[in-house]
Amino acid sequence: MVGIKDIAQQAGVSISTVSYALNGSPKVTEETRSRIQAIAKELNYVPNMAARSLKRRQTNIIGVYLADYAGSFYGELLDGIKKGLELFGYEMIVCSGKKSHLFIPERMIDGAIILDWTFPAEEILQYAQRGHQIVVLDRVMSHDNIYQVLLDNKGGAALAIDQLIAGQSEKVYLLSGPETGYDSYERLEATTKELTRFGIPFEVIPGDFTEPSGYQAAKQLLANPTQWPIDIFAFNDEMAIGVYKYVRETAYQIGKDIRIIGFDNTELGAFVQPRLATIAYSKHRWGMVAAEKIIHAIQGDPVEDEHIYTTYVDGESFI
Amino acid sequence: MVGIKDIAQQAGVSISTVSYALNGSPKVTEETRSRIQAIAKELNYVPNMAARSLKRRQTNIIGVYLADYAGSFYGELLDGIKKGLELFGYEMIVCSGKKSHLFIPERMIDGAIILDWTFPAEEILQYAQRGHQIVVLDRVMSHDNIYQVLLDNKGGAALAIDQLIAGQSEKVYLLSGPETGYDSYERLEATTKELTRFGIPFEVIPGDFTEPSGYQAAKQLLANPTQWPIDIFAFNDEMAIGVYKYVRETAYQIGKDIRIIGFDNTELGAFVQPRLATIAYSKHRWGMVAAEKIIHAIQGDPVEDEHIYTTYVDGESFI
DNA sequence: TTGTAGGCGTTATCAA
DNA sequence: TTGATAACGCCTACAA
Repeated sequence: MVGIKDIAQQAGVSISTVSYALNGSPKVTEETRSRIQAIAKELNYVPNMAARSLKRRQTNIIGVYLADYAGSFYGELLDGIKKGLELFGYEMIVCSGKKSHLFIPERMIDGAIILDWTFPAEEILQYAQRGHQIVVLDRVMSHDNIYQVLLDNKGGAALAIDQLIAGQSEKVYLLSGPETGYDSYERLEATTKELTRFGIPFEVIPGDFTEPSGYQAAKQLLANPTQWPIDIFAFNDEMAIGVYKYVRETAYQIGKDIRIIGFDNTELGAFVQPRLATIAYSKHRWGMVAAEKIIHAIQGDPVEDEHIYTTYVDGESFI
Repeated sequence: MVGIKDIAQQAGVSISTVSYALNGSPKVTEETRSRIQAIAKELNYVPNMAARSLKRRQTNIIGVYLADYAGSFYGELLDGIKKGLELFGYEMIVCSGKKSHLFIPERMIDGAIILDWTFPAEEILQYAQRGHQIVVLDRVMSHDNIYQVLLDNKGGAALAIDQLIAGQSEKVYLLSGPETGYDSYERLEATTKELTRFGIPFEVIPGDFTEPSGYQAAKQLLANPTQWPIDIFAFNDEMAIGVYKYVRETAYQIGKDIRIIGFDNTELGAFVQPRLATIAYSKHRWGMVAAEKIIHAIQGDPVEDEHIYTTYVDGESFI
């Protein structure tokens, strides 16, 4: 392995001069710098990351934690984060699973962005307590080293309710997500509040954000229907797709017998027929903002929590 | 930051004793070991990764390189890799983008698994030349430090052709992928060979593995159709979905006027109606095998290239 | 069984 | 402008 020592030897200078030259310090002649850089290139020198970060006490890498790697959902988000980090000269690595959490205290990464309901809050808190900077995208936590970039779930829920009202809905079935989840909780709260305000009856059907739970919910709803159309607000697109799947097995029609609005604006929702009406937001922007926050946090700049706003996307699944 | 030094002080022993105790060396009493471990836990000690890997000259991390993070395609594959690596006590990080390539020569990772047509072959070769171990999933390369785990594209193509023959196809339109890609190339080669052998006429329509290119191809094909049904073998599901999209805008029907077989067995293909007939393979197994290969390569064990076999998945899009 | 000390490859502080 | 040298935190002969 070729190190600065080898370059120094080759160039007939000391290792410190090499280090200065390679790191753009103004303490060396322009001439020796270029000479040294030439030699470095010739020898295919690449600095050893372990040695460098041991000394510098930082890696310039941000870790993004996800519950799993599935779903087209993450694509845009990760893209946004990566783009955002690039602006600050940081690299991104994507991790999943309990063991990779150690990257944080091990100082393998300079900061973490978390969108992983699997990641225990206490553990996050513990790392924050040790002085590590963390941005969470899926929960609210109060700590000096933790910041949040959250979806405006309440706004999104209100948009959906607006549509239901405009559609003269007489009763709304709420296909909810996991009880413990922040997003699901907020959507449920805002929805019930809004529906109550407008005096529209509703019923909550517990789901868990997965397609099968949507399927089951539809099965249950269509077992003994009372009135038509059946209006559903699914708290995410995936469950809405589950509803589609079940309805397909019957003679009923989405958009006519069953009207449904989703949340997330996933690719699949845009593809199915009739197109799924849903609540959208920019996943790309979400990632960019998260990246910006974590870097500012690391650099000690003032950071404020931020929200990602939502819009309504029309679809023939409703009206 | 708490290091072994602090533990040593607290325990009243030397740092080497601490190191031995923590690393399970048989050179310390069982009693001192447990005492030291207790203190380490109490102080929330976590080893500094940079220091450790500087000394050990390895990180126990494998990097997986992807062209992008999009698509449900990667989910299962990454899951397989992660599971596979876990068996050997290795961690996985997922990377994308030119700058992250540096992780390899920087020795930030012990090995790389590459499924990224964006990653230049010469660069891979260069890293292999420096002694880094690499497993490629999307090309053939000949080097002592490079191994490949590839899809059995030829087998898959043959399976599709079998179906076309059984379906009495009189002419087959081949919706091909990017010319430079290994997978696309092999599928094309095997397909043309097989079709020629059976004397079935065919025509190649150049695509690029993206949905829009499938859409365009369908548009072109349906502009002045000559005979029915039109039989298509799309070299991946994504393009097949593009065909679906266009056909939807017409009065024609998939499975009747247009018969089509895809490749990859993606989630979307399983969802569309009529279900897309396609060539499947275990992405999970692909990942597991890749993980196994890279670890064996690192450990200096003998490694043989391997293939991932394919099966035919029935769908109403064909017959 | 435990302690001492040198080294992993870089960076950064002082002298020269 | 350059060079010697001490860290950074951990591991590991070798010595005690």
